[in-house]
Amino acid sequence: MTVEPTGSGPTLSARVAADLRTRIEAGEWAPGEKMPGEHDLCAHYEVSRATIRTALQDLESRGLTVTRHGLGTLVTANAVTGQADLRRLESMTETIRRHGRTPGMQYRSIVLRPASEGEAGKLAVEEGDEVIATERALTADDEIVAFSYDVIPRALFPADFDPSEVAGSLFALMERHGARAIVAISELHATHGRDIGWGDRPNDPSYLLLIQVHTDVRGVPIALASTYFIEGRFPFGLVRHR
Amino acid sequence: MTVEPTGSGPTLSARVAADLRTRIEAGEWAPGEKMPGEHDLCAHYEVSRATIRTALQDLESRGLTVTRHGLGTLVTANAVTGQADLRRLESMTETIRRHGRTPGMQYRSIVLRPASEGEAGKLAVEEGDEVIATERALTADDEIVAFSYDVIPRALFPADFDPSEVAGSLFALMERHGARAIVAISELHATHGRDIGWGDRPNDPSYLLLIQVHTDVRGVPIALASTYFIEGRFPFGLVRHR
DNA sequence: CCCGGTCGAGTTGTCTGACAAGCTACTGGT
DNA sequence: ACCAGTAGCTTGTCAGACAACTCGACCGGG
Repeated sequence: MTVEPTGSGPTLSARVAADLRTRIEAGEWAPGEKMPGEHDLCAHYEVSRATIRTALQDLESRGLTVTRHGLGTLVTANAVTGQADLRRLESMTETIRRHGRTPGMQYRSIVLRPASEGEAGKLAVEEGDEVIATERALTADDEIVAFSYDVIPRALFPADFDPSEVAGSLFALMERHGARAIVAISELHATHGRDIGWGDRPNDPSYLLLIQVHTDVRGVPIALASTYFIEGRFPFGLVRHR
Repeated sequence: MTVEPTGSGPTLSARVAADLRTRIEAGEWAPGEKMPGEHDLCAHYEVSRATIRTALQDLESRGLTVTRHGLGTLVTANAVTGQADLRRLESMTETIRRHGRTPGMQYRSIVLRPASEGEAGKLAVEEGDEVIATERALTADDEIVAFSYDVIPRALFPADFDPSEVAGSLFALMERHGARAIVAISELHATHGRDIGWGDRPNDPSYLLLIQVHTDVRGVPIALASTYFIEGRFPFGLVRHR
């Protein structure tokens, strides 16, 4: 069985890795079980060993497998399907959809205002420069799962840009204007209180607060996102490994 | 400049990756800057291109670099030194020490008791089988930063094992008895309340709760750890990337 | 002068074949 | 029954080659 016809998008090894991932998550090998050797995988996918090794390193970097010299590669975990993987940067809507629920988004406010001192520092703009600030609620199956406060430099958009056009995923919006988020330097906090968020939420809720500075491939900050996840409404999974 | 004389421990590519990591964290290349090409790195470290590529994939899997076909590999971030990296599994004492503080540990209780139903399920033992349960406080510079409730199957240790001998890192203890934790399937939660932990702590603190099932290389569960990190006393950093 | 396409140098992705090094299980001896 | 040695499998590393991709320089036409 070969992989998809060579659409020029993702690399060959990435496609092989994706296929192996789905096979692992489907339970084709139980945790602790040994996967076929690299030579067999070469024959199966009709690619060279270099490509297979690249794919296997991808799996290992996600904590799904462990490969040992002289032994082989063992599957370690396959039970994290659908959970939000904190290591991978993807839009929240995507994560929710992968979790089998229907994502939604409610914009509470979109304003154009000068950047505060803290924001200016993190976004590498001058204090007082204009930024677009949004307040949103993320929903899954119409239940609010998180509140998000995002700040984007106004300079990223053309002069005739109308903030009221903002809707849906900010990721997609920024990408349409040529700003693609590659990495996010993130901090994780726990907090609680009734003064966070709005609308439908528990009485005295706890929140998982994820503060992220999204940056360009050049290291240029393009967004500052503070997302409050309501405890219990959104599962955070993670495979940690050596 | 070559890497360390070939001590048979870590692989060659791992040692190259470690050296490159320290160079990145030292700021030898700024975020957005291009690293030397693979060919140059080969010459520098006197290894083959396959080894360099393996090392570079390690860097990319940690979110430190991005390598693009036809372009090169760009450094994306170097400012996360010292923070606890949620993706990597390492003992807490190690993390604290890397953070430049002095780790400590206060055992509050060590008991031998039958496993509860939930514990039995997660640890893959029979309900009622004996487990070793510990309550500990982790300190950094004599300040409590986390409370940890850990459960280990009694069967992992020899018959003459004395629970009162337990001290210091549980990682190290288990490793002495041939049980080496390779991965941890983890969940992340936020919680708060005065009924968590003991001793010195804020009045109404928030906690980052990390629930981990540590497993063997064979997928056999060897420990169940619930760690409550006191908000504000321990920085959690993370580089997320595509 | 400006704009667009072409070309080439430099880079990573993939291929091939080979050997070194590590682990496991079996074998044959004691 | 026990132990040492070994054969066979596995991954790690090496070498050299070509394909595919990106970016900037160059050049011709408007």
